[in-house]
Amino acid sequence: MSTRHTRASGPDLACVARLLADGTRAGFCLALLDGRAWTATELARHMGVAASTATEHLNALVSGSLLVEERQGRHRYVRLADPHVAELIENLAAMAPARPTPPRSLSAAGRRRALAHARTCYDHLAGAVGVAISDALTARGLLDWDGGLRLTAQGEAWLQDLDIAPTTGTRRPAVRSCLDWTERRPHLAGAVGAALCRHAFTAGWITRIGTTRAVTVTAVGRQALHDHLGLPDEVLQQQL
Amino acid sequence: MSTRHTRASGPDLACVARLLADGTRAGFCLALLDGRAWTATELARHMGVAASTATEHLNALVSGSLLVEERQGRHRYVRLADPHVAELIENLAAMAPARPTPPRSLSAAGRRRALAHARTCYDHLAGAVGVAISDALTARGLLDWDGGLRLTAQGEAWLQDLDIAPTTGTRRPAVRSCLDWTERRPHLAGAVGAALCRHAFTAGWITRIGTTRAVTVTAVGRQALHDHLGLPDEVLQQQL
DNA sequence: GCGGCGCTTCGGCGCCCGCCGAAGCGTCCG
DNA sequence: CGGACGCTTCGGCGGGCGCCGAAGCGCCGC
Repeated sequence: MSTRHTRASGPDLACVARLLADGTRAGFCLALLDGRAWTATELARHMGVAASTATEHLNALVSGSLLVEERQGRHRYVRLADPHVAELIENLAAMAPARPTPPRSLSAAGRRRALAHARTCYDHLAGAVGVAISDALTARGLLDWDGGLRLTAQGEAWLQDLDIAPTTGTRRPAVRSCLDWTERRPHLAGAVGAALCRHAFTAGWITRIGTTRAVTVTAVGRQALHDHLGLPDEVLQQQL
Repeated sequence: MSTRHTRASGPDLACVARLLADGTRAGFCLALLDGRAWTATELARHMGVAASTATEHLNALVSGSLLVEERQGRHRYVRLADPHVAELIENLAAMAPARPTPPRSLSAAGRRRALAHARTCYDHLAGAVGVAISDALTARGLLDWDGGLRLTAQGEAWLQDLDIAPTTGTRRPAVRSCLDWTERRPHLAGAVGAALCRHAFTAGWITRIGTTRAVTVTAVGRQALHDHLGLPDEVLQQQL
């Protein structure tokens, strides 16, 4: 095979990048950014390719250990291997140009608007609502962006008040900045971002729209976010 | 052309990933991780391809805004567009499998050993020495890894004592973890990592070996790193 | 046990893209 | 001013890879 250009050795960047260099595989990964496990056929339908094609792509992604799989009966479930992979994909997405052609159909446009409003980004919140929450946290002195993102002492106290305990013990950063591809602005990710999102689900602040990544802020959520962060209803309700 | 699979829209991940999905282009980026500007022919020779091929690759990388170029007379200098790109490449490299075939020739092996010992990684220090410094900083309570990397109050004081002032005002994280592809262990990057590396150069602690990314720790440097961090000579001198 | 369904394997097709060498252009230097 | 040098453009070649449909396999439910 190609023993050609191995002049300069080092990590084999290309073989990882190649996995994401195909539109269909990239679409799979973007879909899996919702943090859930999808079946092979779901992904195939999602991207409009044959089942056999999807199988080949999934084989590649799994053997490249970007995805992990779990077999259940006649189903093959896959999900992102770990938060590092999600982070990598987010970074790549942030660097990518916004796609020139906005969706054509009316339903696609509505779906996109819902996503732009509020959605999960792997395990934290993104979209207009995600950014608004990050901004509010910053304005109230709970987050500090100067010289790198940092959770302030008040921020830690605020989390404790709400009984939100980020998973610790791992090397995962407590707070991390994630660039939003709709808002083009950074918002809160990392262990704290994930814990906050988890809390929002369990406390009924937000609910998923169907089985998509899009979420809506419930009445309870609007009240809570107003009380705890002073967020007005306008930014929490999707404009129709 | 291919209006085929645009079923699910979003950021065009694939077009960025494709830039890094080629061995030669990836090699260029890895070389440029030294943070310096290279000419087109230097890169071509480095990867063993024709000048015309290098031109085409550089056009792609520049128009994809991973690289920026600067024309000087008959030379075309390119470098990584910004620290975000460097970070992306580092993340990708950390995820990539170590290349199965270690370099064959004797000189290549020596070069690799020098790199494994101490080198620059874009703008901070990596290799055994880089990891040792990070470990020493941690052991002395200047860095805290629990629940995400953080510079402690003692850490800030330590920097001030040494007159090291990280560039601030930018959104760049002060401290960031970077996974080393030789040591397979995280070490210090980010604005503080860069400032520390800059200081090491200007204070004469380290010098470049020729024009490569590899560096050696000088006698002055060994003394300073022993005084300030308690690092023993053994880890600072390359074993021959 | 039989049909349906999800997934996989395999051939084959076609396009994309990375490579080169030859020729040409602009810059620098003697 | 002429030659060397760095870079670019272009045509052409070859291999890799993403796609499909047909056939096959295994699990499930009736």
